[in-house]
Amino acid sequence: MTDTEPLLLTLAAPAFDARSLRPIWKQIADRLHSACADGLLLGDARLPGEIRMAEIFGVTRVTMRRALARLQQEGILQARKGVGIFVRPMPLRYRLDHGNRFADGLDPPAAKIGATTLAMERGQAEAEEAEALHLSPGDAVIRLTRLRVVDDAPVYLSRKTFPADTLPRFEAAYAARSSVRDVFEAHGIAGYRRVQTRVSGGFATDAEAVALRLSPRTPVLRTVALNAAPDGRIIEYSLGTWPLTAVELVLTPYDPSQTEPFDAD
Amino acid sequence: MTDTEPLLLTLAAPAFDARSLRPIWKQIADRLHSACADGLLLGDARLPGEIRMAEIFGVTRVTMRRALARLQQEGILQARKGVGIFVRPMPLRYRLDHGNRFADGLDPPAAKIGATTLAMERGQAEAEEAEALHLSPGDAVIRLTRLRVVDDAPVYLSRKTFPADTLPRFEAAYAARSSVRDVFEAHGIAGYRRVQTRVSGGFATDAEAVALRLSPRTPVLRTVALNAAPDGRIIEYSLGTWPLTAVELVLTPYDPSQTEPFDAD
DNA sequence: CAGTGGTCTAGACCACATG
DNA sequence: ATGTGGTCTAGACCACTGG
Repeated sequence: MTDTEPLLLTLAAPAFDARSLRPIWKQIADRLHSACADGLLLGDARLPGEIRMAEIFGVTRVTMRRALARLQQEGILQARKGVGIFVRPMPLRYRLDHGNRFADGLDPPAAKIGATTLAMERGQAEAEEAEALHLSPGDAVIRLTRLRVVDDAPVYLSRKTFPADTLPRFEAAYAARSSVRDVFEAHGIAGYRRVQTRVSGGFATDAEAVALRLSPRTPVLRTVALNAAPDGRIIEYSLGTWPLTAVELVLTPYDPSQTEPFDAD
Repeated sequence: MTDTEPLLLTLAAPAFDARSLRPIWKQIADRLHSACADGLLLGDARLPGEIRMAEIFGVTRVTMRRALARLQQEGILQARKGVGIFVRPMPLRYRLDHGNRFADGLDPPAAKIGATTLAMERGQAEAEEAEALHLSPGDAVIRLTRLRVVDDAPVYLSRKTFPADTLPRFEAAYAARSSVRDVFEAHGIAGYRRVQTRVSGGFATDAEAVALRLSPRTPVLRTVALNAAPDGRIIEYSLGTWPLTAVELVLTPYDPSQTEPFDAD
């Protein structure tokens, strides 16, 4: 972990334009933003404390905080109370072909892709889940919460719901490789397809913020995906949350010739 | 324009929880948020000045501003320098079937839908436009900038690019009803279809903020749409910007049986 | 001109995480 | 115990908009 203070000193060196042209806090934010974009500040780097940074940039702590707040809102920095302020590892924006296997859809291809299973539980279908899966409220379902990490940056939090009676051996089939596709195949389902994708925007809940390492109420992208088995039965209802600028979702009309099964992401 | 001060006084009446439980500025923001959501504060209502509101809620102007800033970031309020703070008319989140005619895709159906043509010009294709339209950079194109307003709230800013040689009588055909679909039909193109939709998130540029009546750098949803004529030629490249929480885009795989032409939105 | 929102400062207290 | 980020105040000056 290299010391970021020397770099910040160089960033603060050029005098700021007279105030009222562009607010100082925006100018500070701009310089920090550029430094991150140019790779001068790498992911997970720790910045000096707010008071120190205020000194470096020659402003009050309040003003410094405004700049930092803006960068947190944009998902570039992330403050942790009692710990410090860190550069959030931000992959360039990946283009993701939604409806393909997660890894294959990434453009450019990422060096490291990881998936963490945060929770797996059986429960009863809520109203929305029931409607999406064509079940009755209260029917048995399996819920899976996972986090996708690309190049050290958490980029995708998903909560998937499956009909329990269709996939009785879910846990066992999933355990081996943490793959939803394996589960489907273990139950004789291959070649399932995306039936619908919905995209909306919102603000991260506390839980989402923690998982994605964002500040609370940071803007996010939300996806709702419905996957169906070849016979048309909906077998997966998936809610996804993405940091706003992490991805560009590409949605191409379904081409019957392309029946390649995909990983349920 | 009713006076909003009495309502705010009732909102401020209940004492705030001891600080450090939940920050006062968040509590204030919560109450204002609820008031808007519950319809107590209607669109375009003007709030009292910051100093007055600070009095009403019993806090400093700085604290009051934090609450207001949050609500602006979420697109609920909109401050205009030298004028005042206004409630942004926020339609409920509309579900929009992207790839249909704008009006038909809205769910629930809106009472009032309007479209304003902000700019129409001929120019030379930029690199991105050229690639999307299968042209060479510098080829003649027509650009159209429009704003969609639903129930008094601006919800969709679009910049569309068309190949000029394919649509020589663009201006004349568009003039009558401000309809892109008319233009296509006037050139013998009917039944065009959505080839690709891309969705990403970002922060409003100054121009976008003005058009959509948002504060600068408010989070937004961005769409890129490619429409093709029946023969497969790409005839429209469309960039769209939406307030983050204004819509939910629904993307269903292309169904060949549904060849209904749609309005190019 | 008066009123409005936008920016900035100086100083204080608190809650949290770490050693 | 220390240092960190989070919150709040009091007071000031500026720039924009409108009548």
